[in-house]
Amino acid sequence: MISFDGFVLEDNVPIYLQIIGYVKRGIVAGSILDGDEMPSRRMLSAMLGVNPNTVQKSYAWLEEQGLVQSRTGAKSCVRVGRDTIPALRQELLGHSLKTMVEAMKQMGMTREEAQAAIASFWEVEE
Amino acid sequence: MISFDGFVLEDNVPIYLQIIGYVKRGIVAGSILDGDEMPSRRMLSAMLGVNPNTVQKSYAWLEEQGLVQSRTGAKSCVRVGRDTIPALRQELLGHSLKTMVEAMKQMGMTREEAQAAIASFWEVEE
Amino acid sequence: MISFDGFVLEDNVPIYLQIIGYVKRGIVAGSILDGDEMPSRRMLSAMLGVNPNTVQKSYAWLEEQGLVQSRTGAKSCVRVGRDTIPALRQELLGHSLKTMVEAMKQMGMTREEAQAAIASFWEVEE
Amino acid sequence: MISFDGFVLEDNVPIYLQIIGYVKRGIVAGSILDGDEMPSRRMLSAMLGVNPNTVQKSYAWLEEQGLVQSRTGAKSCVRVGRDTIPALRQELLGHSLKTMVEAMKQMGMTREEAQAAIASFWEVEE
DNA sequence: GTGGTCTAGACCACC
DNA sequence: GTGGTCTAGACCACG
Repeated sequence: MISFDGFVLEDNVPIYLQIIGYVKRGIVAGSILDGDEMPSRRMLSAMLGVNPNTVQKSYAWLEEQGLVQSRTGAKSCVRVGRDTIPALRQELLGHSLKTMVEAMKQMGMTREEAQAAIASFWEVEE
Repeated sequence: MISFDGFVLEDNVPIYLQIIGYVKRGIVAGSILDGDEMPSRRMLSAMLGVNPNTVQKSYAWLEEQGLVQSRTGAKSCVRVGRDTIPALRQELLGHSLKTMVEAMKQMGMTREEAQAAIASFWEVEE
Repeated sequence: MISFDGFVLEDNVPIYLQIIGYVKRGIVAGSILDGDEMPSRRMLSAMLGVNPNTVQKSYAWLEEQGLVQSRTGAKSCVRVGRDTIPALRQELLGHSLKTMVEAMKQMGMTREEAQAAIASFWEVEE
Repeated sequence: MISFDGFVLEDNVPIYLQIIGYVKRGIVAGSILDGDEMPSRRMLSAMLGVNPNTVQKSYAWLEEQGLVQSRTGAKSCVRVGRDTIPALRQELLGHSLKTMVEAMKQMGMTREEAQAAIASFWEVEE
């Protein structure tokens, strides 16, 4: 079952979108595979400390996008098609990386400084 | 007067926070200096295609933080104190870069891939 | 010329409406008569400490209602028709007194208490 | 739950201040007691025919003054401290009654006429 | 259902 | 023209 280890809530972004993003990134990374089981809505809401309705909203959205499949009485499971991963990678990187690069350039950073900043943050976490 | 060239609206983040971020990054970069004039609320709202009230909210917040000073009837202007820039740099990098690094690591990217991605996006813009 | 003695600015009511109300009440009281001259816009704005535009707005509204008449180059003067005073009295009392009575009743005051309160405030001013 | 019976919207005074005034007067009168439940924002906005956000502004202000307490998901309820009522009575009478007396005196009314006017309006409502 | 926030448009007072 | 406030409607998170 998918564990939400390392998931931290961020401000100023709707929680249900953060949950969706976490699943998408896991699929791209290959840590979430086709057929993997999602936690139950109430279990995930307990794990993350958010309201079950908020989790429900994420699941409904993921199902609408065809990324998870829910059957009554059974666990929801992830559906990863053949073209899913490239599409998601494109969507995730294209959007937020572009924004981040834009922001760093506006802050007057050079490419080298940006990469150094990435590197320094990378170390912190390891 | 401060031009908002290169400002593009992003989804799922409050517009007024995006405006605030743009100004902060400009101050850090040195492209926005102490005493510079902000565009009027109306003008900026027209430039960005958003409601004047949304811009007003940004300006009110910036004034509360002491980053701009408004006088009725006159243009609002930027106030940059001695310790402003380091504090802002810390705030801006610490928050969003950490989030981004976290996301890329969760996508299974290595540090080298992340830096390569940064580099590729950097070129696109130049 | 009409003096605005005793005029005090109140909060939470548009200033231009307060100026209009002052003139109306003076007409009802008979202290402002047909043909009386209004102060010039810039003089009144100086007397009250408000912006000339705000005074202008009052004058424009009063003229629209036929209560003052402006001619370019000459002082604006008050026009009081035959039915003006009863209509104004009705308008002024009917509206705000009703509101005040309603408020005092909602505060649990009896008629006698209300009249006593009126009396006490009356004395203060004399 | 607090009913807003007899509440009528007045022109030229901000709606949110009228709502605040209604609650304050009810507390002074004793018709609103410590612990009483406020209507929900949605319900009151429907009752008064105004926008939920306008009601929200009133409630936020009342909470800031410590007169109501809100918890998300639960009804907001009124908090009346020991010294609340005398302070409110002073505030409510001192402000609006003074304004009203001033206006009536400017209209040339005597104290007796004013009290008679109060009396006549009092009867109408009963 | 509850409270809270964000965006939108109109108005007011001022220069 | 400027800054500031009020009202309006939609959305989010929560019980």
